[in-house]
Formats: sequence, C-alpha cells, structure tokens
Amino acid sequence: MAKNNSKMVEAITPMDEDFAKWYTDIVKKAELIEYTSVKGCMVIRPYAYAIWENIQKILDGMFKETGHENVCMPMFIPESLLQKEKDHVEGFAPEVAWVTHGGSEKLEDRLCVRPTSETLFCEHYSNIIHSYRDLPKLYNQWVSVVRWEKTTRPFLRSREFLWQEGHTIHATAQEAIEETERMLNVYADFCENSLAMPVVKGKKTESDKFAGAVSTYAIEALMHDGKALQAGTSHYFGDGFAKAFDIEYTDKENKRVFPHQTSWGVTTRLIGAIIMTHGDDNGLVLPPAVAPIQAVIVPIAQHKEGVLEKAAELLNTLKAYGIRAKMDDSDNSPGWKFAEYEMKGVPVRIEIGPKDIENNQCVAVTRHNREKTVISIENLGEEFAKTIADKLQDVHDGIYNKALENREKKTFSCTSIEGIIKSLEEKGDGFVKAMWCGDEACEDEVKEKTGVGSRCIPFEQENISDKCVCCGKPAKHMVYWGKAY
RNA sequence: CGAGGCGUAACUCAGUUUGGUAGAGUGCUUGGUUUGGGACCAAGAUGCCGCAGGUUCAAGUCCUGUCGCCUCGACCA
Repeated sequence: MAKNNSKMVEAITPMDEDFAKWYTDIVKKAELIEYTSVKGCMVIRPYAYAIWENIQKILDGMFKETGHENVCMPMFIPESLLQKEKDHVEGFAPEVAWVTHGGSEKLEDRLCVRPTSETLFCEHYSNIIHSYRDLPKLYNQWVSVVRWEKTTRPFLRSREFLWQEGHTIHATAQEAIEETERMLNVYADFCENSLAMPVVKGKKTESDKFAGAVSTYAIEALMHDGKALQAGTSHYFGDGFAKAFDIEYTDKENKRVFPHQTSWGVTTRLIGAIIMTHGDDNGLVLPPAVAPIQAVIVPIAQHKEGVLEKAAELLNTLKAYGIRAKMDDSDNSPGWKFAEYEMKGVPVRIEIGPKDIENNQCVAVTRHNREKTVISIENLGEEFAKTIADKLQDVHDGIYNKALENREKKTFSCTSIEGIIKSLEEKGDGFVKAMWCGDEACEDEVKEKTGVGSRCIPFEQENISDKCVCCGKPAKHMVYWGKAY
C-alpha cells in the first residue's frame, strides 16, 4: 500500500544554502514577515499582507465570476467528525493541533484546529442537501488553517497559514470533475496573468494525492534554483466523502443518490513563489497586478522650490487613474530610496528633480531591467497615467518572459535513470520530462536513485519514448519530475 | 528523538583560548551641511552578556544544570 495521503504539503528538500540565504534575506529586508514566540508561526507584516490582499481581490473576483459564494466555517473540528473519512484522517491526524480544554473544563470530544475544512463542509452539506434542486453548491472561504509542521520556512511552510479553500458539491461525477478542472484553470490563468508566473498543469500520481481524494490536480511552477513549487491544487473527491458523511439527495427519478464533491486551494505560499520566481540580487520583484505600490515617486533635491509640488501632482494624477502610487518625501537620500524600493520590488520608479522640471519631464525606471525612460509631463492627465500603465505592462511581460525562459532552460527530457542523474549533475536542478509506466514501484525507484520525485502528469503530453524510464515496460504517461520545496 | 552549532545593544557580530571598568559596525534621537545609485560632520540614547546555581578577591569569560534558537538526520512519506 502506498504512503497515502495528504498534501498540499510537499516533499521537503533542503534549500541550497546560498539560495536559502538569498530568500530569507529578501523576506527580512523587504519587511515581509516577523517571527513570533509561537514557533513556526509568522507575523505577516503590512507590506506582505497588502500583496495577499491584492491576490485575494483578483482571485475572489474570478471565483464570483464562476458562480462561487463565500462562507465561513468554524475553526474547530470535533475529533469524531474528523474521523469519519478514513484516508482523510490518516493523512491529516499527524499534523493537527488539538484543543483539549474550554476554560478550565476538559472537553469530552477534543477539538482539532482545522488543517482543512472538508469535514465541516460535509457536515453542512448533509444538513442542507435533500433534493437535486439543492445542487450544485459552490462555496469558498478565506481563512487560516493550522498544520503542526516540524520544519517550517517563511511562506512556503508555516504552522498557521492563510488560504482560500473552495468546496463544491455536484449531482454528477462529470460535473464535479469539470469543476475541478475549471478551478485549476482559474489558478493557472491567475498565476500567468496576475503573477507573471508560468505553470505546468497536470494530475498528481496516486501516491501524491490529497488525503481522501479520487484525483488531485496541481499547477507546478519552477523556481530560480531549479526546484519545483506546487502553487495550487484542485481535488476531485468522487462520492467518498458523501458516503462517509451521509450526504444523500433525491434525484428526478425519486432515487436516493450520493453527490460528488471537489475542493481546491491556494495559500500565502504564492508570495514565496513570487519571491523565488522573480526576485533578483537587488531584492524582490513584484508582478504589477499584485504590487502594493505600483509606482513610487522619488523627488530629487526636494528642498528646492517646486520639486515636491510637482511630485505631488504626478502622484495625484496616477492615483486619479487607478495606479497604486506613492511619493517618498522622507529625508533619506535619493540613492537610499532607489535601493529601498528596489528591495521592495516596486515595479516602476519615477524620478523627478529640478532638471526634469525645467524640461517638463520625469524619468521612469522599470524594476526588472533598470531601464530608464524620459517621459513628458507637459500635460499631466490620462496620457501620462497611460504611459506609466504601459511601463507596468512592460514589467509584467518582462518578468513573465524571463521566468518562462528560465523554466525552458531548466527543463530536460530523459529516457533513462542514468540520463536523469547525468542531466542533474551536468545541468543542475530543473524539471525532468520522462516517461512512466504508471507503476508506483518505478516512481519510488526513480525518486530513490535520482532524487527527483514526480511532480505531475501534465495535461499536455509528449511522447519522449515508448518505454518507462525506470523499468523499460511500455509507458503510459509523460511525467514532470523534480525536486520540490 | 539523535548529532552538531549558537544565545552579548533594535540588527549583524567581536570579546571567552590566558577571569580584571561592556565593545564595533549598522540602525535610532538631535542639530547642521547635502540630494540624479544605499551622503557627510558633530553630539546623544540604548545591555539581568538566555536563565539558575557553583568556583573565585573578581565571571560575558571557568564548572554544573537548565531553557531557547539554528543546521543536519529521523519522523511526516
């Protein structure tokens, strides 16, 4: 039998030391999080939270468009409820936190702090679903969950994290499977269009499935250092949970039927993904769509007459046209400000000083390539805002293409175990594309011999060879393999 | 749970070998000069040297214990 189960959680691969240092440096210098006295839990500081709020805003809009409603379940799950679905409890029990007392009173049925809310949604469904007319239900919630992880890392794995979890229930398997795929596509679109992060869509292997799922789909992104990060998941549950929780409805033919469920989620891990996909030696690089500050205005020689006034005019113009802008009139030196906002990943910087004002212009600098453009400020209005908006688009396109190039440069096709080992040695970590027979023993063997595990079976299949990379028997799938966070 | 490392200012750390007035850089406060890539000058504030015992005339430094953190393993799989 398999090592079943859970997982939004990924295999733990130690970070390369330099890369880890680079990552934690950014987290610290850009003032994203703070550690707390509760081990493995983090304070998400205003700047990072603002990124999360932007992620929320965009995703929530996409969920509403696809007909989902937001709800809020309790934070506690009675032990008896958690235990109803066998695979599910086996997957999550090792990492849940328990509440044993209410005030000074010992609880008869201890409560676990939700590691995920399938069981709570199921209980709710069982109360409200009676007829085919009650289906489907398309729910989502934005909450935090707790998983008592032993090893933690900022954003990538912490004991409490923020996420959204979508939960839906449908009359038919087909409808539920369509929902699972639809939401995976929503995630992929969001990652590419809003986070400028290319992802591979695919299906998880049996051993990598979510606890209690029939099938798990995921989007996988490749980080700077060649390791894979699962950026989002979408699960199809079949009617297993319905059976365990006695959720039944009466269909048109007056028969009692079990409905089919899905769930899907993304977490603040996305912020970690942004750092590791776009960041560079100067710090964070934020995708414009989610950057708390899209354009920062740095006045030069601001004590000179008219400089601050003109800078404020630029600020108000940008704000009026919906660009998230900030003017920094603190008395730090310009150089300090340049470095500061680069560290914080602000996509566009606008410099304005006496020389510019004389010439009726300002200078815009894009974060990812430090390219400078002189922009006229003769008519401060829509046209100016549009020019800056174009710069934001340039940053988005620029970092997307860079990330895509990086992924392509680090994606290798292999036809043998030796080939994989050689590729990893010579070309470094990355995605390895290789054929697989579908046998779990081969999956394990590849992991053991090469160090790369299966990431997903991509929807876009290629025929690299006819034989399994491990056993040589006829191959069923092309699989993306890689080291994971 | 096992192995190793580290706890000294807000941060990064030196000082521990050989016991003798608590240190540096950064940051912070005030004033001035600056301002197109992390400016300069001057003045200032900040320490239960993780905690508890012990040795000693004297402990950041030596001894014992303890707590916390980090890395690697194990566990999660």
